[in-house]
Amino acid sequence: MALQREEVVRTALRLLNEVGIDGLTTRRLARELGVQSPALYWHFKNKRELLDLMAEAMLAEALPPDRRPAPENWPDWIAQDARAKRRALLAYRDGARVHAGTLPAEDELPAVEAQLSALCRAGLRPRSALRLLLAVDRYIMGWVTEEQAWRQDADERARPPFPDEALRDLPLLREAADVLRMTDHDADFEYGLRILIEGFRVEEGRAEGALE
Amino acid sequence: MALQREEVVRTALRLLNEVGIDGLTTRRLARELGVQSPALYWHFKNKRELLDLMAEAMLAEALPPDRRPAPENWPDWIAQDARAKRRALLAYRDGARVHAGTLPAEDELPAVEAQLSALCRAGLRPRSALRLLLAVDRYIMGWVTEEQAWRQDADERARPPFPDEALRDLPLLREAADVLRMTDHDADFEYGLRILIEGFRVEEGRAEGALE
DNA sequence: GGTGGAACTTAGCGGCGATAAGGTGGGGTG
DNA sequence: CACCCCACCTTATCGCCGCTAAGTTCCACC
Repeated sequence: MALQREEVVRTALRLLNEVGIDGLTTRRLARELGVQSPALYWHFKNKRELLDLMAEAMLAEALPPDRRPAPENWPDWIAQDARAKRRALLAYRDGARVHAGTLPAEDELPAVEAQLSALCRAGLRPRSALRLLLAVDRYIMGWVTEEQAWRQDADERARPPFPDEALRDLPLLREAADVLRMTDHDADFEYGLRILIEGFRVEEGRAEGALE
Repeated sequence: MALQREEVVRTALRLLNEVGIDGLTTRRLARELGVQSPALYWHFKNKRELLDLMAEAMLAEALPPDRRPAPENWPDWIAQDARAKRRALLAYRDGARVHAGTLPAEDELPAVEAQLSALCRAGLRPRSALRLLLAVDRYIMGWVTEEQAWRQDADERARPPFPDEALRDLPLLREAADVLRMTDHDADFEYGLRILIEGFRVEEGRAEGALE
């Protein structure tokens, strides 16, 4: 039985979790598939294409395929979407770095249009709405990139991130030590997400007020 | 005259702008310095250390060394700081990617403590204040990473990002086309920054209200 | 039964980060 | 003045990388 593109991508994702993006070489992947490394170039024109497909598969796995944006209660919906994206990136080691390398694809545009459409039905203007979506996306990317770098760092050396004695003369940081040390990733992510959306509501409300 | 660490870093940053982070190899850098590549390993224990120093130098160049956080008008101050960081990352090709690889350093903590101190004098609680600082930082990183990836992509192929015909059946995206195509990076960045800070004010105001 | 092409192998290219070991030149000391 | 030390560099090489060229296998189809 010959190799299938999809099987290669699946194996690559599994391997990614074991060795990280820097350890994910074509030779290693080929070995995992019981094949010689140039065989991969029959299925992919280069490594970049493989990584692109991996990123796509990552998101497709974690995002419900039908997720229909809802105009009513749009802030909740945006937040849920953001959480799902973060979960998708976190599901694989170095997920954010894999995703960051991909180029914007035109076939994602209809989904964005649908999101815009819901937001506009809720009374938002398309330019602001898109700006919000982009801001949230970049916040997610920045956040998860940091989160995964942190995790990997904590893994390979068994060092505590910022030891107590480093905070001796820094009382405020000591008080916020759990935030600094990211002991509760989820809550801290949620916080930034919330203020982004909340700020958008204020800004948008102001603009509406100015219009009338 | 022997090479100086500082001279190597300066040359590496200049070279970074010419060839990008993927083209910045030890051999290429050595050639630029009129030296053989293993000579670099006298000055740096490995390439990672060189990149760390480059990231540090990048920020040091663009950030005023004394920038004192001001409690009065803290939202403005945070925004200015964010703009300065973005400018620092944008000043060099792939600046965000260079910076993203660095680990959090303990010697940055006192500066953070000073920022927290100013924010707390303005009435904020240290944990929320740190959360805001982290959220803003990650927004910046995500933003500039995307911005530079976009720029590089636009450079190497001379392709227009999303051509008009791709937006034919997407009226809302067409209306927001300038945001989608990032024709005004600065304003779009500013927008996300503003709603982050604005949302934080709201959130923090709510918490204060709950306390009294 | 011969043919064509999908799917692979073997061999190898140029380039990478990094190490080992040896050279060299100038300043300080006997 | 001779010597040595050592900071700083060179040459040679290692093992790995992404990727290509060219040849092989094997099965479906005429």
